[in-house]
Amino acid sequence: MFIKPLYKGLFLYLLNYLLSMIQELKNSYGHLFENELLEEINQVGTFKDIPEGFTLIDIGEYIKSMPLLISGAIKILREDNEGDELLLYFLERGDTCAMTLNCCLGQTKSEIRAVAELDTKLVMIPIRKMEEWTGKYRTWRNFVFESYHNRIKEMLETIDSIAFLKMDERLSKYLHDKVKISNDTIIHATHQEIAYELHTSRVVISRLLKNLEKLGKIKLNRNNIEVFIS
Amino acid sequence: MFIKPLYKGLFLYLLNYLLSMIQELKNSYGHLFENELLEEINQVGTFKDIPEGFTLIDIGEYIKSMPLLISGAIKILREDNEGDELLLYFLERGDTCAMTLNCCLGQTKSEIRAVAELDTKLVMIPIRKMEEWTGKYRTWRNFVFESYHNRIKEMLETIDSIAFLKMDERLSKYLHDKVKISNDTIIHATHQEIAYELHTSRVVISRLLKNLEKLGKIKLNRNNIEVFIS
DNA sequence: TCTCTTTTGTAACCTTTGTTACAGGCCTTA
DNA sequence: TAAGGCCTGTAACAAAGGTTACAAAAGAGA
Repeated sequence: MFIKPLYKGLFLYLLNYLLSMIQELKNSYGHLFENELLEEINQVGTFKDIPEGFTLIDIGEYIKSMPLLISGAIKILREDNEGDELLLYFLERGDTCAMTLNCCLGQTKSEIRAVAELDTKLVMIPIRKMEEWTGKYRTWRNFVFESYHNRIKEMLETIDSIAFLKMDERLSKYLHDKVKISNDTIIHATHQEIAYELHTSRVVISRLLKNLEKLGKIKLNRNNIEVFIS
Repeated sequence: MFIKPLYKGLFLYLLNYLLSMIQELKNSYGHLFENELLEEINQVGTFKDIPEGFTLIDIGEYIKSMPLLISGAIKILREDNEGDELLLYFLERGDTCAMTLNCCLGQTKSEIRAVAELDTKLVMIPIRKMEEWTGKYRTWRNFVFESYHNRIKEMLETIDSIAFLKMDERLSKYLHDKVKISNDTIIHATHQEIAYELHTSRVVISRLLKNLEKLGKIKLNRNNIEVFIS
């Protein structure tokens, strides 16, 4: 007698929880996939909440599942021999990790590190499903190709930045990208952290940031930078 | 009476020509594709001989067919705002152009330039077949994924070079790659041409080459460089 | 052979980026 | 509120790479 309402409550809570999952899936991927595929993703996928700063994939790791981003952002980093980093690009809602696709198919180790840039929601798909869906769903195939396409475009942009831009231009672009991805004109990062991601030294970044401030483009504070949008 | 042997000769020549095509296909792609697919490629593909230096694809062009390399090598280049170039990587036998895949699917313009590094043989595949085969042949799908995989790996290597290496190291790597791709320890190129591909100036390249010569790693001549393999 | 063009060598100088060193400010925590 | 750790600012210097200028050597063509 007492217990029934409790069960009912739990049941409804659970139902609501599951419904919200499929709903979030539909919001992010509904325009790409048919309902059948969305249902399958909902069935076999594991929904995860990743806190900012968490390392999802590290260099040298084998990968057993593939993430589909629902919200938040993930940064993809490359490492040199000395262990210093370089930011390659960001992943956002509707993106997946092309490197993971690689690793899944090739059974090779990860060449990159993936770190949550913001608090992030995603679905992890077991790789065996990937194979299956590639044969079964045309929309999935297109999604995978489209992902490769986008990632290659981003890598080209990265190459452009490194090869063609000077450090002050790269820094401006970096700040701009950070604002866009976080949807916040205040960037919460130290000069040291920025230096790491651009693969240079803290002193260089401090110097260039001070220039940008003198030009009235940003305002420097401790642990954060206010960017005046243009 | 006179004419018969002529026809016979022509017929045999043509037969031999066609047989050699499928034979070349099998040599390069026989381990990847089933006979049925090889036959289809042979049917719908156009075999081409490309002379060294020929521009296959230029930036901004729309692409209507996809090349499968049989022999030779193609270099893939990126361009900056001033029209200066940067070498991204080489394609060899068994490779295809991932950028082309992109463009075909996305119907977007080419982001890169493709130039024959050596005299090159290839088969051009119409893009509509690509779509069809992706659904039909598992081996084709795997080949396409594998191609993306390889291209992304090469782009990561390119990024490593640009971001992590100094110009003298990049130059050494460049010379090494050239020797490997052409299978010839004598590189036929001027300092100016090398400077273009590394996106720097002729004076810098001359300076660094002279250093390498002093270190006994190469021998400089007019229009060519002899590399002492290590 | 003479001239013109292309290619290479080199010096001198400038800009950009990287390095080292140190001081001062802010925050946390005992 | 004192101590210690991070974060930022800045100077001074070093190294790498880019620019300009010019000369000499090699080949091409008349």
